[in-house]
Parts: sequence; C-alpha cells; structure tokens
Amino acid sequence: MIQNISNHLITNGIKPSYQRIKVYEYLITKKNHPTVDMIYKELLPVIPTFSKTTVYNTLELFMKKGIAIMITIDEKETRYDADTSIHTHFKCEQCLNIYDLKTDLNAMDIPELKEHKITEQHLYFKGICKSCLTKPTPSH
Amino acid sequence: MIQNISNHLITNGIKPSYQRIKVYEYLITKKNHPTVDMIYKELLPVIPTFSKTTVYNTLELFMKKGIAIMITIDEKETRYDADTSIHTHFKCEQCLNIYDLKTDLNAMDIPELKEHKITEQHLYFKGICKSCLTKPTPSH
DNA sequence: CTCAAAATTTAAATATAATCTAAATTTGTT
DNA sequence: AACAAATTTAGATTATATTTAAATTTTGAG
Repeated sequence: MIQNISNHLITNGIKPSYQRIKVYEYLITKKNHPTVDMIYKELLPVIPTFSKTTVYNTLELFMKKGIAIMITIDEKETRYDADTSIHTHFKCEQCLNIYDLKTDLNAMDIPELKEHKITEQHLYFKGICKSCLTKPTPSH
Repeated sequence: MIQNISNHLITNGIKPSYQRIKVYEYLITKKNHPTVDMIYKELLPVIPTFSKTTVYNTLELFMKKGIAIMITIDEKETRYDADTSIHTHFKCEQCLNIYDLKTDLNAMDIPELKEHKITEQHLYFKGICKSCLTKPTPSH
C-alpha cells in the first residue's frame, strides 16, 4: 500500500516524504473529502511533529501536480479530494453524510458554455438523503 | 426604485430599513455576486456609519427569507446573489469576469439523485472566456 | 563516511474572514 | 415625551489561511 502510494507520487513528480505519503493515504482510504483541520487532527497522533502548514503545503503541491482537487460541498468549508475525475457531491443536511455521484455532463446542454474553454467544473447538491427521508425525524 | 425594493422586502417579511434597502439595491443593480467585503466597501461612502456586522446580518436575513442565496464561484470566496433562480456561474480565470448561464438541470441525468430530496443545487465552471480566447495573451 | 547544499518540515507571526456580544441608536406605540 | 422592541454598531473573539524564517531531513559530491 505504502509502496503503491510512493510510486504514484513519484510518477506524478512528487518526492514521497513520509508526511506526503500519509496525507495521500488519508485521502484515498478515507474518501471523506476532508478539511485541512480534519487531516491535521487525524494524522497528528501518527506524526507527532506534524504541522498544519505541512498540510497546506502538501495539498497545494498535490493540486499543482494534479493528484488532488479543491472542492466545495458547503459554501463555508474548503475541502479536498484525491478523486480528480468529474463527479458530483450530495450533502445530506440532516445526517451530514456526503455522497459521491457520477455525473454525465455531456448530457447537460448549456449552449453558452460551448463558447468558452472550460478547465474546471464543480457541481454539488444539498438536501435530505434517501436514508434520512425514511427514518423518523429525530426529536431534538 | 427604492419604493419597489421597499415593497419587495415587505412582501417577503423584511422590515425595509435604509441599510437593508441599500444592500438589496446593490445586489440587484450590480448583479456582481459580491463578497461581504465588496458590499461593505462600496456602501460605506453612502452610509458613513455602516458596519460589516450589518452586512452579515442583512445577508443572513435575506437568505432566511429566501430573497438571496450564498453561492460559490471560487472555492476561496463566499459570495451572494439576489438571483435565487437555478442558474450557473462561469468564472474566467484570466479576466476574472463572471458569467451567468441558464442551466437545464432536467436534461442532466443523475439517477442516484432521484432517490434523495434535493433542496439546493450549485454549479459553477472555471476556464477562459470567449473574449479572452480571441485576445492576444497579455505579457506579464 | 562526511560535509555542504537543497529540499522539506516546522513553529510562530501575520493576515483575512466570520461570528459573537453588548451597547447605542432608531423606530414604533401609547 | 416615554417606553419597548427592533436594528445597527464597534469591538472582542474565534477560525481559517498565508507568510516567514529557522530547524530538520535528505541527497549527492568528494
């Protein structure tokens, strides 16, 4: 696993330091679209000298090299994702779960968009998920 | 104009104070998807006692009453829009212009989404706009 | 292996954005 | 005019992000 990550980083022109391997491992195993703070807090026990600046630096590098993207699932939070393919997020406002959805953007017809050169597309939804809809509402 | 805005606020259950009228007027005349700071800076000369807290309070109220929405056009900035209809934004990374696009989301087929109850949908693109594509690149 | 240079990580300082709090002002009612 | 309620305000606090410079680690030449 570590070996695979290491190779993947090298392939993408990134020197595989311990911190970088751990951050990347976090992203691909958890698949939880974390904030900087989530990554920092969860890796601190593993890397006692870990610093938040390293998280910022590492994610910046990953994005520059194209193996991670910055995503929006909620206007208030900056989150990151190692899945750089085109996909969509749905956040349940009740259980706060985040669902990854496949999106066929070619099926979406936005004529004005054809004129411009698109380099990034971001799509996210909010609402109540299937599971919460069937559950009785929690009384709080 | 002021009268129309005032009526519109009243219709939506908002007491039309001077500050609120000015903020709403700003949103609908500029249509520039401003940040809190943009609204504050541009209205300060008009309302010398104006406070940033008022901008936050006012936008919060507008959103609660459904006459404004919080939007994302760039992961780093929280922006606001008085156009609450479903539409899409495209930001040109070169001239930084923001284009509003009509979006037919029904044409977009995301089967998994049918299961959940969607209350909000957000869609934005980045790239180089038509105008910048034809212009020669600025040398800097 | 040893040393110096380069790369990486780190803590601390600074900057920016958002929220909270309590006081001051304004508005509406009697 | 006098009071109560609503609104605005400044300032304090918190959270998030960026910058800087020093410390540490890695790398490669000799």
